Amino acid sequence: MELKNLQVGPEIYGELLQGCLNERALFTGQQVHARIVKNGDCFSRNEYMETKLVIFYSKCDVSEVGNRLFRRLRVQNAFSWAAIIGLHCRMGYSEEALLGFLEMQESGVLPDNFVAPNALKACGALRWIGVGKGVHGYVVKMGFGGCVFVASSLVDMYGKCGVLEDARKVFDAILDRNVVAWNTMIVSYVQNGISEAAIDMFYNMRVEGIEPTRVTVSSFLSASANMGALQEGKQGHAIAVVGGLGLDKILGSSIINFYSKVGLIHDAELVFGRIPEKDVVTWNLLISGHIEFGQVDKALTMCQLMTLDNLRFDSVTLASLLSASADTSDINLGKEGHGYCIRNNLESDVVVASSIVDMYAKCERIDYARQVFNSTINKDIVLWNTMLAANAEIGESREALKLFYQMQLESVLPNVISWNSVILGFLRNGLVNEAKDMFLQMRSSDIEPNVITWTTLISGLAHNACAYEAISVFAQMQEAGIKPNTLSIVSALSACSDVAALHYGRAIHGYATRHDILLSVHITTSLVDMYAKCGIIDQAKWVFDMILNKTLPLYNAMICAYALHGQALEALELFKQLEVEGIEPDNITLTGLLSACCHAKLVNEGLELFNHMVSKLHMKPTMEHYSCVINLLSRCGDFDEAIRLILTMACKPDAHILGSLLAACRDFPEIELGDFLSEHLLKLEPDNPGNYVALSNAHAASGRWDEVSYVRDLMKQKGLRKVPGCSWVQIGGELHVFVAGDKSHPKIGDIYTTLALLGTEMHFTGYELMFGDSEILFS
DNA sequence: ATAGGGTTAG
Repeated sequence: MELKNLQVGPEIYGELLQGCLNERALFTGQQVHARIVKNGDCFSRNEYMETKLVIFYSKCDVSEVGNRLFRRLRVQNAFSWAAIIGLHCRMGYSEEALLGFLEMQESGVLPDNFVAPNALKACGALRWIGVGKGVHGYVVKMGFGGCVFVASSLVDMYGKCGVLEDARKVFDAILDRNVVAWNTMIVSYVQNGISEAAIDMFYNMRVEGIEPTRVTVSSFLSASANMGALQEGKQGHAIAVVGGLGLDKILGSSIINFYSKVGLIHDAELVFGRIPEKDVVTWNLLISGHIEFGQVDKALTMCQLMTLDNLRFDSVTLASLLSASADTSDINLGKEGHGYCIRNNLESDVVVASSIVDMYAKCERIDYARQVFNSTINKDIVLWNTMLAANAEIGESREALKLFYQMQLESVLPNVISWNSVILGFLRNGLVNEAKDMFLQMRSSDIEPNVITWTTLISGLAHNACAYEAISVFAQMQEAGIKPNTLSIVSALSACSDVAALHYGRAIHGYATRHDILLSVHITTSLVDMYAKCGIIDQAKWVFDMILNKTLPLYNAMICAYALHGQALEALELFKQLEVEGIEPDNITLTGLLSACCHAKLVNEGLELFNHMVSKLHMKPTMEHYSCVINLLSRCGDFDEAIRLILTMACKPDAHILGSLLAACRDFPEIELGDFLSEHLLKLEPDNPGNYVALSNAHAASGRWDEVSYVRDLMKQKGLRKVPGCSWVQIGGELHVFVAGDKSHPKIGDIYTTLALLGTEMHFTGYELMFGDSEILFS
């Protein structure tokens, strides 16, 4: 064939250019461009060719050339405008894209349904909902509303701007919904955290017979991962396999993300191995999966393998590694990560900065945390909250409050986490009134307290001996329509235990049962504890028996319950059962058993147990264990043996142990030994109100009332006060209730009511203890 | 026109 005689016109070059464009063959296209110029003005200086060249360079993302050619155009038509606006969009210059869209209209070129999607994309990227609505109006006026491309872009724009209602309205109005339209709607729901709706959409789409694409499945998997929806996600994976959708890195990453979020790390690893081309995101997902699963070593190995694959760590890799260092308080790993960030300029990333601050704070180096915080230029809400939480955690409430005001001065509005941290800071510092005041301020602000706010308050009140307030706040939470979670129930129950508020405890038990709140191990353990401390050991046992798969904490709770009731034989029986089930006891088990023996004065059993645990089970006795055994020995009057045991201890005996001896001196009475111990006790812990109570109880028992008032004055001088509350113990067939505080006090009064409800007959033993405390004896 | 990963509160 004689090619050279053929007349080759400009339109052929246009076709060639189009071919290069389709293949994104920049180099070949440039050669075609050269030939066009060579062939002279007839070829190069016409609207068609010039436009084609702008489109070619724009599509190949050669901004500079594309823009220059565009500016030199004599006629800027809808096609070249579309190309240049699209280029701005892809380059991330959204403002320029929108400016171009406006300029296009001003110069009298009407935007068509090919430009509109780009303008909408720019609006979405900028979250400029106002301009987006303007474009929406224009599009409808021009009659492009029916175009599925334009409509999908509208859905996307509304989705990116967070206006899901409008996105859905546009979507519902599309007559011929193709898979992209469906995908866009699903993605909008996922990106706005409305996973249920996304999953719903996915099923509707399948009902309409639309075949899912990789985009569909990976979005569906994101939704499943966010919800922890095991069955749904597995189905998604299956659909991808059955549908023959190739496993590219994005779909693969979505699957890995899903499996690691639901804890199936092994499946995540399997999928990882089958992804042909992995990128840093793929690796990061598996690394964070291992970290989530507590396998930091495996994560570190993956990091090494990743570098062998010639991939570099990015800010996400480091954020994961740093959060692992924080969780394990591994400051060496954390410092290594921090160093890597400095060397690779990753510390300017706020997420990384937050991780570093959090890591140092959790490694108890708040000074380093502060330094990194101060040197971060663009502080976002999470970074402020990280620093705030670090101070709150250690009870630095002043500093937390300062940060709370400072962030507002720097125009970062506090969110619910900020408020919660300030409240926590006060509670950790024992400043109950300040915490309550902050909570009231919060309720009158436009930030709604959430379940964590309420839980923080309830648990903080309970920890600060404000049991009744804790219980009342628990009720208020329900009135506010917030469903209690495990921790709030556990805290409320522990408050009930503290003041033996049985009828509230029963109410909470009933509430949890009625509202079908999963009776978790934590809750059942707390219920056992609550019933025991309220004196209903049978009910405690009933709850205990109800649970089929008993865990160590549950056994411990029941053993401690028996200990409290002086039922040492039952406690020892449970210990046997524990051994039969092959559950290893821990320090709490031993403490419970020893204190049971102590209350029942079972000296031989107690000592035998202690020796068994230390020599056979190789447990290292704690101060509490020594305390129990010494208490047991002193109660039985074996002071010599008690002191011998104290001498074998590796560490110095604490105030508790001396207190036990002192209390025993009261009963026997050993006045000289008691005086000797008192002196030591006050030197050891001069600020512990418990010591003064023990001391004055001892004096009262030996009838030395002037000494009692001396101790009382000493306590007043030091500004120590006793916390209202109640504790009791059953000794032999008698129930001894120790009530701290005035019995006319409403809180204390309620304890009497509670005890009355138990149907127990009450009468006073006859003598008053210090500070108006009364010991009541029940039979 | 649509898709994947990381940080803060009990």
